[in-house]
Amino acid sequence: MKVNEVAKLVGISVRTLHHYDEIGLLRPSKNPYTGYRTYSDSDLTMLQQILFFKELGFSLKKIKEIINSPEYDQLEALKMHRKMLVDKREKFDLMLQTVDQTIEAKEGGFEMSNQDKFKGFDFSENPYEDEARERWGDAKVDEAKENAMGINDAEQKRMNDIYRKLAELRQGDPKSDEAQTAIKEWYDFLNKNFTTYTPEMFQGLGMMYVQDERFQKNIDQFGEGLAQFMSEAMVEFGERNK
Amino acid sequence: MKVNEVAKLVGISVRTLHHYDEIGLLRPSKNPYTGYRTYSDSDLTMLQQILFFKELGFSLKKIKEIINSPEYDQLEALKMHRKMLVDKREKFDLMLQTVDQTIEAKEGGFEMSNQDKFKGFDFSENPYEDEARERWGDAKVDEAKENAMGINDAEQKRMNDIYRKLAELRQGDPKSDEAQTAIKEWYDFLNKNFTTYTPEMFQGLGMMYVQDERFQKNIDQFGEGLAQFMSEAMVEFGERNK
DNA sequence: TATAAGCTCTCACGTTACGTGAAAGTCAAC
DNA sequence: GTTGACTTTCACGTAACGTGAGAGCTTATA
Repeated sequence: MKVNEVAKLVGISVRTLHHYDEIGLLRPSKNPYTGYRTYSDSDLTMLQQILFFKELGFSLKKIKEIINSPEYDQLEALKMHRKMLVDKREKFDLMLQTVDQTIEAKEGGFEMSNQDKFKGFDFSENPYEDEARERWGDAKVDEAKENAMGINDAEQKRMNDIYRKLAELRQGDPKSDEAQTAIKEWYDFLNKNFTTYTPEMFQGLGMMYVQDERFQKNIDQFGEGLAQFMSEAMVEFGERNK
Repeated sequence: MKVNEVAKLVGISVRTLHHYDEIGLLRPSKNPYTGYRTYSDSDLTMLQQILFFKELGFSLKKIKEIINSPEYDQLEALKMHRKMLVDKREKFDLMLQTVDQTIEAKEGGFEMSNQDKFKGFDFSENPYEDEARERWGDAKVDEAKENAMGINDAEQKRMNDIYRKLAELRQGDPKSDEAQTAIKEWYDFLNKNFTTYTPEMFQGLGMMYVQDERFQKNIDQFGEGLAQFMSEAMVEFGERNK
């Protein structure tokens, strides 16, 4: 297939296909005399995969790393895509609820809390990248580990996003599966960026969150009562993972 | 609220808020002595609206135009957001079907057509921009109207997207509501970019699509039988709109 | 066989939406 | 008064293309 035919079939521009060729993401065969590109069926299958990852927020650089990984398996990737699309659809459902609540508030002439205004909004770092990395492993981590509390902005943002997610759950049960899943992200984050935390240490840290007022104050910025909630969730997490 | 507090509440960066201030999209009040920004509750409501539009693919420039329009109404915008979120969720559903079909094809060891591989993929120009423009009107059109067939790339892309959407429907009934809705986009496109088409002229054009082999060949690039399908849809559209 | 329209190529500048780091000022707790 | 955290502006960098130019290739037509 010629470049214009592919562009029309898929609904992307010729420039996009050229760009993907330039960066080595999708390399069609070329007529050596004229330089014209020809896309095979397997090129198109690969393009489908690329566009799935792109739709899920991966950068082209990441996509290239993933699909060039020796462990990369298309079937497994498709299954992961499926899961991620379901997740994204749920995220839209949550956004829909926020829109509905905002409409109700406006029509009813009352105010929403600022926190509720942004429920379901999620501009965090692509949450699927960690999962993709686990599957098609990255020998090196993208962000160099830094000294305690000297983490860079990207890590700071990741941290903030974990806090925000926990803040959204804090009205619920800290022992719920949802809360335990979210607090595990915090556990993983700490292990990745700082020292190795045992479940016991994690419990201890959790207790400090409510005992030390500075910790409590910092964390409660993300939502009143979040420190208490996290503390209980971390204690429970420790119990379950000893 | 301070800039860092807003950033954490919403899950965006301080740099993003600075950028929005710089471009005049979201202008919080400022302490005249220190230059510090303070975000009010209505600033946060506006930020919510901005992020809704952004989630739906609008550029910051467009968002600025929309929210600064004298006719802009937040309640109406929220209702439109709701509709668009539902549309996007349906698009995810279609993508899910494509993923499922791709998985099935791989596990069953058979091939999907190239066309089916990209069903549900939609990288068209933001389809909601026209709707937003209709509501909060743009005195000038972004793309200058050009002479027949001398349209620019953006219009060419819009045209291609309409064709692709119709191609996806061409196995069905050209008289179905879905088909009629899609062919109306084509009708609107022609009226916007070329001359004023009456429903009768539109029917005549449709007939030409199958009578003139060059037309048929061009259109069928997007899918075999598309010219015939469009022709029938256009005739029906004309009948309904005389 | 020449011509013309459409398509292809590469090149290179432009755009958008921030990220990132530096340098300097402000704030609030100790 | 000091210090750490936060704020400001500035400016260069990045990613992912869009866009137009100039030149070559392809295919249909006269």
